Amino acid sequence: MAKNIIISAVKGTREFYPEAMALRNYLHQKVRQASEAFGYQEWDAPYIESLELYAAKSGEELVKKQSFTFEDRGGSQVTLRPELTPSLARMVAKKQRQLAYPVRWWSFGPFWRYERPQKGRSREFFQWNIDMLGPDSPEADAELIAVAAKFMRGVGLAPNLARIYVNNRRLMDAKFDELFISEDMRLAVSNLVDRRSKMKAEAWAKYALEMGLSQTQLDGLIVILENKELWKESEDLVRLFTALEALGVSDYVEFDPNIVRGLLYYTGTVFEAFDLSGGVRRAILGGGRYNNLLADVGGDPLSAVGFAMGDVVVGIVLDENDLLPNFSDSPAPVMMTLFDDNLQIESLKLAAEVREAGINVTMYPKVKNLGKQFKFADKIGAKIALVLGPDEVENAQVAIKSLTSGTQVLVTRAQVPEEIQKMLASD
RNA sequence: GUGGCUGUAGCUCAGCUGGCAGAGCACCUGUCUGUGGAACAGGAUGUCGCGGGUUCGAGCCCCGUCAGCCACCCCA
Repeated sequence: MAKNIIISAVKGTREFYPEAMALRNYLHQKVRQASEAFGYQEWDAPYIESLELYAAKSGEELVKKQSFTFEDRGGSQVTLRPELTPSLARMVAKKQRQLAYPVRWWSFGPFWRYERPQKGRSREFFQWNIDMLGPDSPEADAELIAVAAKFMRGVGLAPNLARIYVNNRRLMDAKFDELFISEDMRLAVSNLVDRRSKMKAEAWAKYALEMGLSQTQLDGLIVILENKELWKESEDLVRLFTALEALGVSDYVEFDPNIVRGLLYYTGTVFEAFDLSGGVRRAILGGGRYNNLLADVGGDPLSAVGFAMGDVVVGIVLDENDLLPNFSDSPAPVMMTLFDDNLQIESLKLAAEVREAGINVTMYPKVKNLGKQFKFADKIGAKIALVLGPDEVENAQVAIKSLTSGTQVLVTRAQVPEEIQKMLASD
């Protein structure tokens, strides 16, 4: 028993026990596969940035209230990165004339936000970011959505389980203009739209009127938000859906005028993926087109489209849909038992031989009755146990026991690796 | 940052209007010293999140604090 006081982990941080670490690596691998399938290159930025970097465009909430900011020993205000896009903008701006366009980059790494932790949200999280810089076309937007769909398919999230909802900011702005919703009201109205799914219809309507919309404007807004055919009025969206069809992912994508996204910097296409089973109300991933960011950080104007996905929500969604592989198994499918002290050296040698053949082997550390050793092997998720006892030695054999079927075979030492492979394959 | 719920054995939790801290699972030992997942018998386990207060007496009541969860806010 731990009589000493365990100093607790910093609130909202993540402790990756092996199983959680395996999930993290699994996500990283699936993210890599989806990204590389479309030719994107992996990159990364500093984990600590100066606070100023985020002041330009990240939104006041994120910078002032949700960043881990502190003063370093030299007196500078630094922050643990809360998002990647500003770093991307800077790094691209610095080499803007040297890069080959389109730039296709992806990244998977840690981020920090000083928020109140709850389900699906921690203060430390891993995020997949993927962006294309250069082209400004619906087809480029479609490619990013196709990457997202590729990932979803890759982890087993079929279209009946999760969906990507798409909208276009310019379309919405045009519609807002038709309702005579003024420029300075747009952000508030966007927020209003964003909240619609979370509130009851009456409360939402009341809220809308309170913030200054007229009844006519509200009625018009509802008509817009209910109109699933509205995309046909946008040439960009028509081209987008045509491209998505060609890319073979249209079963994942739906138009939804309610998707607007909170971030300021989106200028065109916006999209968010949601779990349809509804266990988590949070978006699995979200992104869109942001054509002004580079100019905003001091580079030459450059179009961009991209999205981000946090590891926490997708982990929950995959878990709830029973889509996660078993991460608890030992990396070694084989455990070498230890029969008695006299056979210690010979057992080590046998284990080494099997490893030499390319099979991972873990070793039981001390002599104990075989029942206990099998029980341990089973518990760590090994599939096979090797037994080298006096009888086996006498006959120059090794007993190979399958822990899944319980069957056991006796083979010569030279045959051991081959027999193990056979047993693992039939499993 | 605002409001609410929770914190008891390794895990899940029970514990009445304050009166000796419990169950199930897991674990350990044995039946079974060359064969695990079953059964049976036995066994160990707690600063009752932490600090203070009220009381003869606090797991229970009060205050503070930390952590987790939920709804806001915001967003991955």
